[in-house]
Amino acid sequence: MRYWLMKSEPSDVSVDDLASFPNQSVDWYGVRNYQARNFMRDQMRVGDGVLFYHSNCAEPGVVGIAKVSKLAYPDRTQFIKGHKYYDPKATPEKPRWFNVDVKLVRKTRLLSIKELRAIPELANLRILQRGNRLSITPVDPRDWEIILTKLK
DNA sequence: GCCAACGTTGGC
DNA sequence: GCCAACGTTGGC
Repeated sequence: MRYWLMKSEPSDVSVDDLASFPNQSVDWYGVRNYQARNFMRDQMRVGDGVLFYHSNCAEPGVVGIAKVSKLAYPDRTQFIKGHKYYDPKATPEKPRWFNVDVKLVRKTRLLSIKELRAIPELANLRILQRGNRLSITPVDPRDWEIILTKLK
């Protein structure tokens, strides 16, 4: 069992959007970065813990606990011509992009990036590293526990 | 295979 | 809107 932090822009899919979706789950389409893809395709398993994070917005931070609810499978949007995430080099026989499904466990209060930075024990959290841009990053089990404690 | 140019991310 | 940091692209 692993733990992850997954960024979503609330203008795209917010935690409230997720809460309103059928089964409170979403296919994590649109990842077009190989490292992030590999995390989903090669390492994520059903039941893995996910910190749902709002990025590129007024109040960035963790806003929910979620979990992986479906193993990785080809991202449907790569095949849709004209779609924002269309990839002409991908074919159904040779898909290039994959996504898992993520299901909300519960909304939490906003644990802001500012607050995260103020916790010395979380100094190694990937999201806090300088220049970090990866939309999906592994979270150390100890960091997960610390963060969950802060969200109680 | 190098690397400059370019595009994107995302906090501030 | 700024801009540092990073990933990708494509000419050579």
